[in-house]
Amino acid sequence: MPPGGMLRGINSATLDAKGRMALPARLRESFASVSGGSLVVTIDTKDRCLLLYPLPHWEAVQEKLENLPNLNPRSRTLQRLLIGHATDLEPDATGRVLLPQKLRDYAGLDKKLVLVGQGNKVEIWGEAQWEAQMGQWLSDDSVAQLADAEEFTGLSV
Amino acid sequence: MPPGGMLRGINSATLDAKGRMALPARLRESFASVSGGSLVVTIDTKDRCLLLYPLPHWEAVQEKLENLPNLNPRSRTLQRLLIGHATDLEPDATGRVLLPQKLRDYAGLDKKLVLVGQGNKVEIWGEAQWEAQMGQWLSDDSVAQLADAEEFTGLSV
DNA sequence: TGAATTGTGGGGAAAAGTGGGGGCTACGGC
DNA sequence: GCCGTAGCCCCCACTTTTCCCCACAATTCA
Repeated sequence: MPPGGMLRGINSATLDAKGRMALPARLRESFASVSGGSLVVTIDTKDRCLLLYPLPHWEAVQEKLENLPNLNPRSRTLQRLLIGHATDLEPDATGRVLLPQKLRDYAGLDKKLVLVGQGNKVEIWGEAQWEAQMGQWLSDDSVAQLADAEEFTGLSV
Repeated sequence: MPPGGMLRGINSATLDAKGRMALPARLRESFASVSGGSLVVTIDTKDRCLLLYPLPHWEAVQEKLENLPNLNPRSRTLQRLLIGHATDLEPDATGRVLLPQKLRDYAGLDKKLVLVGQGNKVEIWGEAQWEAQMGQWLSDDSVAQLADAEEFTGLSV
């Protein structure tokens, strides 16, 4: 229950045979404090994972997307992918949500999932994909590049 | 049932032997909340897919089209294509609409369809065409360009 | 260790989707 | 003008899926 509905931390979860995911109780509390439980899930266009937003946060994102220049074909693609896949979810009485088949397929999800808090949203990864990414991010080369990156000058952790 | 009649999300549907499409229940609810169920279908001029509007949203689009400069031949072409193909639809008692043969041919629709919510309208794609497009949009080049575009506009999802 | 909360599985009622028959209408031919 | 034909549309009945809820298992916390 971080204040301001700020989502962080990493959680495990599982998909059952029907494609339902039980939200870890901590996350459920965070969501409840923002949106009363209404959620929106969509795809991430850069990585093969899903993005889970509390409804108000999603609406802010969608508004930004709709204000992109409509002439630009890349904007349209982005709108198609993000808005086109955005699905409203309501947790059931036990706090589970049904992830749509098409989205599960996109992210290659099977039984074991990893949920990663990212500020206004939670990323949903298949465990295998997550570990593969972690391995890559932590490889020496990538870390060195991060340290050098200009964007982070002045950034101190 | 996204608020404000905002259409989003991806759905599967099928065409039966008579060319009828059963609207997924969720979409039907969204439509009902905007237009009482009256719909207009027309073609998309950029992609081989159809566009399905709740009547009030279509009327707004048509008004914009009619206000284009009539001297400009490109405007007239656009008007002919969009307004010319626009067909009013009323779902039957079980929530099905008959898609006109010409429009089905234009979009190359056969049995399996994909419906993609896009704000004020829903795009209707043949499953094969949709998957081909998805593959292209998600190919390495396109994704890299998207990433650039996002940075350029300061968009953060 | 026990009690409460969280997570998992599954059955069943209700809703949604699908196929198809039959009647009405519109149109064309005789 | 009358009849035949074809297409559309309305409705009924069957099948499939969805989702809601209950009961048990596992985990956590005191």
